[in-house]
Amino acid sequence: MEYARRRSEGPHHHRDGDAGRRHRRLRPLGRHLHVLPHGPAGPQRHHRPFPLPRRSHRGPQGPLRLLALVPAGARADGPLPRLDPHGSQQGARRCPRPPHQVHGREPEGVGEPPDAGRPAFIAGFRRGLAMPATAVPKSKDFMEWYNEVVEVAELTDKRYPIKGMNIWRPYGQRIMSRIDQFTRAEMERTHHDEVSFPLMIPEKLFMKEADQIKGFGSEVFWVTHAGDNPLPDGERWVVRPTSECAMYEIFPLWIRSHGDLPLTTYQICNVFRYETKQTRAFMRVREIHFFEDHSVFADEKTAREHVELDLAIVRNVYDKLALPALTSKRPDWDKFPGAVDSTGADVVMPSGRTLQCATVHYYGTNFAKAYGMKYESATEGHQFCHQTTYGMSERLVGAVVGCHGDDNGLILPPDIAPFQVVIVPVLFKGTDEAVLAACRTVRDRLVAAGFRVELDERNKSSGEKYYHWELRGVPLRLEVGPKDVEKKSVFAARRDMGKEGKKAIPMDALEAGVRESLAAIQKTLHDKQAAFVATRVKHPKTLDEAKALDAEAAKTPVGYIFTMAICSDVCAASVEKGMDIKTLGVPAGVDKAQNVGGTCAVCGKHAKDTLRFARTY
RNA sequence: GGGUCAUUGGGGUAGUUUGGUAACCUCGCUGGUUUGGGACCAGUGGCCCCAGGUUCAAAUCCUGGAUGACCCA
Repeated sequence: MEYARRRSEGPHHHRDGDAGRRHRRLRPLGRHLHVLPHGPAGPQRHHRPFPLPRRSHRGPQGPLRLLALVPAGARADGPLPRLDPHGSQQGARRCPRPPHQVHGREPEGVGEPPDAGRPAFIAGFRRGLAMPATAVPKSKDFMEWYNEVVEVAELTDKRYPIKGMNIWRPYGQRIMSRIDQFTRAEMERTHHDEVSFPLMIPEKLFMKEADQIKGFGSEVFWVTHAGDNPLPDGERWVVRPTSECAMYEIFPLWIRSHGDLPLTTYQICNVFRYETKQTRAFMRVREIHFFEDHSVFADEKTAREHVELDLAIVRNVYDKLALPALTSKRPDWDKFPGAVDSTGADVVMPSGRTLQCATVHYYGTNFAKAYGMKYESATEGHQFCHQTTYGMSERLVGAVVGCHGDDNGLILPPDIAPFQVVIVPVLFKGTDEAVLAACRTVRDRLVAAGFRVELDERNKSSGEKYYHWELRGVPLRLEVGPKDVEKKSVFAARRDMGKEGKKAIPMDALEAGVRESLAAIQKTLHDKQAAFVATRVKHPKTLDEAKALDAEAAKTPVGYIFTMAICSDVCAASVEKGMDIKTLGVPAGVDKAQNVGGTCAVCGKHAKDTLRFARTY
């Protein structure tokens, strides 16, 4: 709390000595960070208690102009107070909505008047009736469900008082780290070197590549002050929205001859973009957990080969997440600023909107020319380098949560689940020692076999533990009670299935049984999502046909993605405008089969390419 | 970009119309009893988002601001 207050208040705003406000004593602050928006009356940052209300109005209008920041890092001087030191928000899940908004059947037995002040559904819950974990069913309102589930499953805390800058809670952080770990492994496998470049970019570097300024100019944060003083010589620094500018200033110092190429590097860092639109956990944020591969080549051929390699890695990552991706070569007007070609990997979310989680770009020599990145070739003197990048972000987490989850919470693909298996002991007086011993044996054997396992020894009823871990999406639950100990087996319940997913696994075949179940879950999740995508992609022959399909979909919560033969940018633009939809681009890579060509859906002329259209997040 | 609704123990809410003792559920902590699908008893925890104003008196009324969510472009 102290931290939040100090952050939001400059040294000139002290209220020390204000006797009427006894809780408001503040220590002087040597370091602070304040933000002033554009416009005539820059509002002061307000005081705010740390445990924040969940709702309020919009953020400051307009882009930020100034951001004063002391070099040594304001965060270092005070620990962030913990919102909930014990990390439980189950109460939020139990009665987040008035009873009439709880979906599904009403709990039985609510005919009798509920206790005063106690909602009927809690009375039902008290009797042990099955209740959904989320107040809003996913199928009814995806975004509402998503907003709820990311909080109650303890992935994120959205109450930090800057819009779009959320907390990674331990469980969410674990998921992100698993994804990063796999990405790192893929990068190592393909001989990329990890680097770490500075967060700040001098204005001069940022201005070198014109398209970058155009693309990001309105959404970058500027650092202008150190303490109370402007940076020397009127200098300003950009907080990186991506790292091209920082890296490409230095790469020329590393590259002299063709022997220095290819230079293949990547970094995992955070980047900052001032989003003015509605932010959504993981899907649209201002501080983005980011992965970026920046590689430099001697010629176009090797660079384009690297693009293909990167796209293969994207597919491997998506496979781990059990998410089939639509890869599309973006149209010219939607390329990354400064790119020659951009290919996006989009995930189809349950609403039918797509979420771009990864992109791979070929930059040609655009940046090389802006930053003087040349090498001396064996035969032809100095040449400009060809570059590629591959970017990916925390949106992957949003996609996993959104695509696989259900009304009981998350369902995590075993390959990235922080815990693949949870063991729940079923304890009774007298047999508890034997049961716990059996549980520990199961855990030790599975850990030795390389699984990520959690044994839940908390003093809670076993039923509560089931709900707890289902909400968090643990793929496989093993129940061990006295009967199982007697029968020398464990009872396994798959998260992706209902009652029919439960079966006993003999202790003799424990490791094999678990391995088999996890593999089946991974595959089921992938196939389910692939089947869903297949039902959402339509191939109308004409724009009218597309509009008719769209009108039909508008009556449901799920929209369509369209692929249509289109002859030109003009016709693509008329589709975008006429249907209020975005062009994803030409199906690429494994999706090329969808690229059928034919007669332009808008004007009837010959079209050699198919374009994919969708509403996007 | 425009609109709507919100902000009250850690979480979810009532109380605001009609100004006066902050209530309910849940969660956390302490102690005890329990445990095959959300256990129970007792004790305990509050800068009512912030700033100004009106008033003898503000969670409540007024003005401004911040922040969250939803809807429309």
